[in-house]
Order: sequence, then structure tokens, then C-alpha cells
Amino acid sequence: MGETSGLGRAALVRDGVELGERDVGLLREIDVTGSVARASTNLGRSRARALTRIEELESAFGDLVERQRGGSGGGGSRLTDDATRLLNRYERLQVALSATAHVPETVLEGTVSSIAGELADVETSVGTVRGLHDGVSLGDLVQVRIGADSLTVLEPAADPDPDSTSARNHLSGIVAEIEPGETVFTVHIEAGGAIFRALVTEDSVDRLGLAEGCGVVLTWKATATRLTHEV
Amino acid sequence: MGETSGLGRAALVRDGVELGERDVGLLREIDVTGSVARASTNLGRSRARALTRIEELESAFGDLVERQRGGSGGGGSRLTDDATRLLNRYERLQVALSATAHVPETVLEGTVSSIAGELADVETSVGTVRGLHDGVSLGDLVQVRIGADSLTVLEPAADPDPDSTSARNHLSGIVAEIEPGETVFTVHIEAGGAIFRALVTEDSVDRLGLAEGCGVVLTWKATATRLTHEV
DNA sequence: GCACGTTGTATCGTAGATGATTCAACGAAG
DNA sequence: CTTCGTTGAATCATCTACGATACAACGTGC
Repeated sequence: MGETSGLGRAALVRDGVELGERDVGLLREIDVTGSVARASTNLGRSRARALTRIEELESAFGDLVERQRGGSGGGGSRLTDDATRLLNRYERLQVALSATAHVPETVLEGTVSSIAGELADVETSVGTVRGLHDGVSLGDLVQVRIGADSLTVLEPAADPDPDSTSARNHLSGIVAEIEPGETVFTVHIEAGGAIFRALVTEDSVDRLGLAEGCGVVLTWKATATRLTHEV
Repeated sequence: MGETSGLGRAALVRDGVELGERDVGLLREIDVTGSVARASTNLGRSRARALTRIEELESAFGDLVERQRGGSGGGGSRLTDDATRLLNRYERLQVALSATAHVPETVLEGTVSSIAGELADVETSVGTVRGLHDGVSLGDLVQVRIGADSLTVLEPAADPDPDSTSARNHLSGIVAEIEPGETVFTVHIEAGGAIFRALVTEDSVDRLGLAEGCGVVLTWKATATRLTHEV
């Protein structure tokens, strides 16, 4: 009986070829060791397989590894600039996915009341909420998902003119619980019968004087709100 | 020569067992058809394999499928409430991951100038930016990633008192380009020599009167900013 | 009691990915 | 010219996931 945890696996795709974690590990080790041979033995993998894999990747992504046969030390390999750019891109994707998989979420349920392009309005227990959808229809029962990292907490006094910001969804509530971290706190806010979770830095907690029972205003962007069908 | 695109694959993990897209497809089809037999033939899969897979999943996630052997129609199967909850959770994760994989990003480079717990300050071309890291050290060269869906755009006049909001990073710039969508626009904003990309709804573009050359203020949360090593 | 379609279970075959092994080709350094 | 450790390339073995198949067990309805 373990805890259920979410997991996001990153991959970069081009021309049907998928560059995944395993490939990134190989390229990194080549970068470090300077040869495919050393890299593959260090990783406990077959050198032949590594080479054919590199050619598969290069057929889609272009030159990644400059290989030289013969020469001082017998030869060697080094990554191209394209390859390091690709690795950097993969790293960003990986971190971003891991983050959204692990960040707390708040989930609302409701029915779709209007649709305009990629956006839809949903009637929920906290009022109508706007978010991005991917093929819902009028009247559908949907889940509304808001990541804790995209909720902004404001002092009620600073409640901004809704016409002057691009954050369209907003709502007032009271702090129900503050779950401490090292310097990042998860603040639970009760609003309209639902519990919202927002990630807030320690010094924001101090600046805003957040404490249980405090009244606050929540703001978040429609484009950070995702709608999914309810099964 | 194709376009490189990012991809996020969702999975729920528990006790080492991974519930992925394939499993979700099976469970969904069982829910629809009412039997493992019909589900597996509909999906072109082996019924025997489907049953053993269900048992693997249940060994980690608990009862998912109530199977009845014999009876009217020969028997049948239906999902437990836990299973539908799991499917809903998977759907949210899947949509959230796909979203962060496809949303435009803005990337800054810089060096870490201070670290406090999960947070770190990075000196970049646009000034010092605060974000979440996962094991960086002082002086490290890092990438700063901000998803376009977590950037908030404000009118300069409405620039809020930084002490009244939990959005700590903020910056002024001018609109360089507006990339239209159906109802969601991608606004490119030049600030400090860098180009920021923000997702903004059509009516926010109207309300704020956004157009090329406009001065605006960008705001985003430190907890929506991710730092990764540069390779 | 019999028919029916499902679940339960075991065995076999296949396809794809991967490692293991081997040998040739290479080219700078000494 | 020889040495050296690499790249290049082919072949074989292995492992794993999966489908194919077959048969028993089950229980409701006729």
C-alpha cells in the first residue's frame, strides 16, 4: 500500500524519432568521456548498439556527434552545438514536466456553459471559471485543473481592477491552512466551499502577513486553467 | 527535416507499478463495453494478457475491475469507484503535461547568486530573477524557464505594490509582436534584451489595449519559474 | 439439464530491442 | 613503419512484452 505519485516522462520528437532519457544519458556521457566506446562501457551498454542509435537520432535531428576514427588516442567523439542545444532543451522540458507532475493541484467540477475557440466557461461551485479546453461540448461534465504554481495570492485591499490585468479568474477566500516547506509554502485557501492550493514563497507569506483565517484574493489566468472530461 | 516538438507522457506510479496510457485505454474500454473480453478484442489485444495486466495493476492500486464469471450473458466486468477516480486523475495529469510540453517558453541564462532552500536567485540580462531549483550551487550557469501560461501582463498604470502580491518577479517591457490564435494570443514582449512569451486571451488583449509598441508590465511567480543546469 | 458467453489459467510462438562478440579500417604519434 | 585505441560494421544470442490458442470453471436463463 504505497502512495500514488504522478510521473511525467519527457521526450523530444522529430520525424517520428523520439529522443528520450536514455538517449540523453548516452549523449551526456559522450560529452564527458569524449568517446562512444568509453561512454557505452561506463553505462554498461553495447557500443555497437550505441552507434546505431546515434545514427537513428542523427537521421532525424541532424548531426549530433562528431566522430573521428584514428588519430591520437585512436580517435574520439564530441557533441555538436546542435546536440548541446538539444540537451538543454530536453533538460528544460524534463524539469517543467516533473514540476507540473509534482505540484499540488486544485480540482473543480462543473458543466460547460459556453465555448469560444480554445476557451470555455465552466459553471462550478465557486462560480464560472474560464479555462483552456481540448474538445469539450456545451453541457459536458468536466474537471477544472489549476496548478498550485499558477495561483497568485493578493491582499484583499490590493484587489486589482479586473480590467487592468490579464489574469481573468479571481475569487476571494480565507486561508485554511499553511503547509510549510523550507522556503516554499503550500497555502490552502477555502473559497466557495472548495479548497485551493497555492504555492507561495516564505517571504510572500511574511509580506502578505498570511495566517490561518486571513482573508485573501486569489487570481489566476484562464490560460493556466485546463479542462478535461470527467469519466 | 521536420519540426522538433516536445512530448510529455503521463503515468501514475505506485509500488513500482506504472499505470500508463495503454492501461488507461484498457480500463476505459472495459468501462464502455462491460467486459474484458469485448474490450480486448475491440482494442486488438490479447484477452489473457489484459487479465494478467489487470492483476498486476490491482496488486499495486487495489481493486480496479469487478469481474463476474458466469451469470446472465456469461458474466462481465465493471470498474470500481477507485478506478474511475484513478482515470480522472490520469486525465488531469495527461492534460497538464501535454499543456506544459506545448506551451511556449521563455528562457533566460544566468548565474546563481544566492540560494535559500528550494529557491535561488539568478543574475540574468534582465536583472535578478527568483525561481525554484533542484540542486544548483552558487555560481552555477543555469537556464531559467518560464512557461507562457504563467506570465501575467499588466497595464503599466496598474503596476501593483510589490508587497501586496505573491508574484515576486516583475519587469516592464514593450510589446514586440502579437501572434494571433483563435481566442488565445501569444504576446511577445521585449524586456531587457530578452523576448518573453505570454499567453493572453483575446479579450484581455482588447481590455488592455495591447498592440505592438505598447509598454506593459510583466509579473510572474517565483514558484512558476524553474532553474535547470546548462550543459 | 443444457446452452451461452464470460472469466480463469496455462502454454507456445513471435517480434523488437538490446547486449556480446568479432574483425576490419582509420590516422596521428613516436 | 609500427603501435594504439578508436570508429565502423556484421552476426549471433538473449530477454521481455505481447498475441494466439486452447481448455476448464462458472452461473444465469431457458
